[in-house]
Amino acid sequence: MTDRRPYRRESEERRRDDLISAALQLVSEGGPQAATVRAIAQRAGVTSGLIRHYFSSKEELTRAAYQSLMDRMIASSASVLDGGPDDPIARLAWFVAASLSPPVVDPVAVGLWAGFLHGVQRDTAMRDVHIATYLAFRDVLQSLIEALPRPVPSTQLRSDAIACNAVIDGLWLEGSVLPEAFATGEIVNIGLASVGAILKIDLMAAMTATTRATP
Amino acid sequence: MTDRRPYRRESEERRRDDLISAALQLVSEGGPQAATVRAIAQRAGVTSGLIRHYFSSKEELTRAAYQSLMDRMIASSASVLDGGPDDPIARLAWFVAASLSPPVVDPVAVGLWAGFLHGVQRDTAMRDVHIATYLAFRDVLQSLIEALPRPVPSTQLRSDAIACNAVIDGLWLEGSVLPEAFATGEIVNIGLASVGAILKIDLMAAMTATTRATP
DNA sequence: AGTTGAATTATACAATTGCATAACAATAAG
DNA sequence: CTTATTGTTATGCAATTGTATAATTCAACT
Repeated sequence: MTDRRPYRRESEERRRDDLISAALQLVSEGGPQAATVRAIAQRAGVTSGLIRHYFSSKEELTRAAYQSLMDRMIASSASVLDGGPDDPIARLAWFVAASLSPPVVDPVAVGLWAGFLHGVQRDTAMRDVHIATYLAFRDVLQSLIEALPRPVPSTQLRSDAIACNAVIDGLWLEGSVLPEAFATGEIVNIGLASVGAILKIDLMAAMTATTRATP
Repeated sequence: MTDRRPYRRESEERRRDDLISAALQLVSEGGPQAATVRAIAQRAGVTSGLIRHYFSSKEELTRAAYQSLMDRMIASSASVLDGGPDDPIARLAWFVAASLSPPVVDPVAVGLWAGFLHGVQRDTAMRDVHIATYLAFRDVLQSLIEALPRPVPSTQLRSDAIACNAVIDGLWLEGSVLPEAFATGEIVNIGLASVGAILKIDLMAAMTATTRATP
């Protein structure tokens, strides 16, 4: 009878975060089907009943987990620029290189992203989060492009941003899913060359100059 | 007692195809978790026991379904070029445009692709299929690039193919997941412009000329 | 026609699922 | 030191899961 597991009371924020992190871990490891209520609870170090105390349903926990994941991705993408150079060209090169290197390029991340895609296509709330995240990324890129001293008139700012974003996305995807298919630094170099070609700017030179300056 | 459902015997090929198609339909509609043994059987018009008669496990059916999906995608991509123009530049433009238009760009297709990604990362057989498919796509692109009359030496054939493939993949992804975020033809135009910029060739001109020639 | 092989259905089963509810115990307030 | 609040565990339940096995009935072959 009296053999219940001892426990500590934690703040709502802490518990929600733990449950969300556990859910994300499980989705990344075993896909959406691995993130069962019981597995999430066990991973978070609680019993399954507690989930219903913080989330009205598993679906809501899933939504919260996706929201949290997207928040982290946006934050990590924005933080990349904090330590970066000031020169507009070098700054863009820096951003592209960081977006195509670990920890952004990561099998776990792409697994998570894929694991939530069906929810994104089906659930309105998740779809809104996805749209907002996509636009946030693209806006960062567009700002960087806008700041460039361009040899050509920047009448197609939107198109350029979409194009560069697509290159980065495609390379991110392929580099994350098939890391062994590319040599070290190959993805970054191709990204710099491609974005540079699209924008008609030499990003490679800017990048090597910057990395040489800040080792 | 004697109230069993009447049935017809079918060829092994037919039954396997039906089961695979049913599984793909369900994954596209509701994600991997929707493709249960019973749902697949019902969709294929048989009872669930039959699945084990044609596949040793659900995992094997999943593998077969993924294999089939990739085969179809490769075939549909290759068939695009059949009716295309002969001029190398126009031919590449044609291929890019087709790869960024329906039915290649399709929410269902990207949902399916994502639904299998975890299997690809975990199951060796599925991973091999994925690698082969990725390389097949890239090789088609590389052949098209190789045939171009290039203003610059094509010393970086591999890099160019990876880059162009990434642009197409990224645009395919974004256009499929967020169709409403782009104007009609916008994705195609950006794809043509980007691939053209990377390869330093005017694909837009080639495309408009071709479409004008073959309406 | 009758017989046989196997494709197909039907049923069963243990394990797992999300969710609901009740019992408890940790912690803050009195 | 009590008391009350509620965070947390424990237990239960109906539905669903993949798989195994037995029971049938279709269809080909003589």
